[in-house]
Amino acid sequence: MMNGKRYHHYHHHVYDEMGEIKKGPWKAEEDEVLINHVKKYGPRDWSSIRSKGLLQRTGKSCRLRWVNKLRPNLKNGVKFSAEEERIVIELQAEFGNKWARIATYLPGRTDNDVKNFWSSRQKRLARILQTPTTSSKLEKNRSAVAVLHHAPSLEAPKFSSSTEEESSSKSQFCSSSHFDNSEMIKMVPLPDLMNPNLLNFDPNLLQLQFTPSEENICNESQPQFPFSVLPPPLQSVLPLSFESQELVTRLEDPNFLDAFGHADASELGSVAHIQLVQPYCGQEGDCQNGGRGENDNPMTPDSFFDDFPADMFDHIEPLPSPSDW
DNA sequence: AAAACGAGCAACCGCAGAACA
DNA sequence: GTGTTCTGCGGTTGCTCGTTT
Repeated sequence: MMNGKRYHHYHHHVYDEMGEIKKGPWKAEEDEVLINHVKKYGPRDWSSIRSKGLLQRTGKSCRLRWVNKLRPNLKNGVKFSAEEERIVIELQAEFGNKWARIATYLPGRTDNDVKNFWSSRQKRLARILQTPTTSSKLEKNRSAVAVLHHAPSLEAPKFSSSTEEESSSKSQFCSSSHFDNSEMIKMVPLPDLMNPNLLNFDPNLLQLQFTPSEENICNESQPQFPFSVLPPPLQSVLPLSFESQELVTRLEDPNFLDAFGHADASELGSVAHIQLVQPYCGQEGDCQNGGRGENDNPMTPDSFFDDFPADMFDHIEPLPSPSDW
């Protein structure tokens, strides 16, 4: 959709009140000057560009232009791949909004790219969850509903070191203590996502009780999620992506409902009694935030959306009718 | 056909910490 | 030790254009 030339004329060039500092979109000539400066002196001394009279741009502006658009090997105009998306989602969960840090894991991507990607994703997800049921676009999807496909191959990121990066996502899903077979789990009427109307299955299914089997517990090679939150028929027909699985994991978190504090209880359907499994407690003292360890993302409405999978509604196909189950 | 909406993106701003004088 | 400048980061703004109504 976007092509790199789209913004060349989108607002007038602006000067500050002294008439000296130029703002706004860059011209090719300015880029050229900037590139020449970097060739000579390297990517530094940005302020000297202006002091030498080469450009009427602040050092900040010059640096930003270089870092975000002129640096070699940037993936300008290239959409985030599924793998890149997965990495961002995983690292955001681990690091929080440390875009520059996250970008270091994504060759050719800048912190601005990551930030914009995340921002777009947030808006999309917020809309998905907050759109009233009468809204047209989502409603079409809801009535059509819904098999969530696997995202393309979601392997562990190829981090240069296999230290902290490896641990987090795995620990979110894989814990022998996460599912205690002795613990009976009741189905929870989950707002929106798990709304029976949304998934177009018999609401009674939501009231089924069952005990998760060992087969659903994570193995070492592939993160899985607690299928217990899905009605058994859906467990067999809904192969969720990594991200979707993560969401559903979150839906089990007792704090989850707090994130919907404004929601009318009546929206929760007829099953009033809610019994949720405990959040993951991987190691002692690590039960505060679902095993994420240290990060600056306590569970809040926002952080809930943070973890909503980008592809949740991207690949929707008609669900087989319940009689096909 | 036109208006409204939303996605995607570039570039700005303020702030904080590092480096320098 | 202090003040100033530079650099980098995260948040935000506002623009264009495609899509939907």
